[in-house]
Amino acid sequence: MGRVLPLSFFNRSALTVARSLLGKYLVRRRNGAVAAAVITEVEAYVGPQDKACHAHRGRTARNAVMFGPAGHWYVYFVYGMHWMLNIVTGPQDYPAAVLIRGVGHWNGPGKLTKALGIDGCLNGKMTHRKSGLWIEDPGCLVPQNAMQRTPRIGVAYAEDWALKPYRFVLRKV
DNA sequence: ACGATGATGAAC
DNA sequence: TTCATCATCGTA
Repeated sequence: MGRVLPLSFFNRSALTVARSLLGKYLVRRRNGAVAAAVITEVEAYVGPQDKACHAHRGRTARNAVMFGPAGHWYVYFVYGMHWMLNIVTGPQDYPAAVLIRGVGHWNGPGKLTKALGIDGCLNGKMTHRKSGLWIEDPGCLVPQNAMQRTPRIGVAYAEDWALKPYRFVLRKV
């Protein structure tokens, strides 16, 4: 297996972290079994000024984790049935995160959390082996031409922020 | 195109 | 305490 990404990896801008996460391995351990899948699709939610970011209207009980240190999981429930998996980025007190939308052959943020057994229990936990969910660097490079940027999905309400190209997709080269 | 399904946040 | 909304998905 690869190197476990340290917290410093996440203490950068959400856009930089998002880009850098493509091609890394999301690793899940539960009941002693370990599963790993390549991260293929992510979105950056860049801060309080971002109208699509949950922190845009300030701190609440739900988004509190985004205001904490980088490298912690922000997991929330939406549409009455799906868990969304995010990783907090940037400095303490600056609310930003990256949504992990696709890994391996599971495309869609709700499907991947269901497949890997991820729910609110992981909210606020750190990304390291002990939490049962972490990210590893396999060491191979992702060619630039395999990365695609598009607007984010499902944020049409965000006005001028809806069209910003903050979604990164890894496509087969 | 639409309904499932329930937490969230803002208004009252 | 209501009520519209929601970083989605399966079925049609």
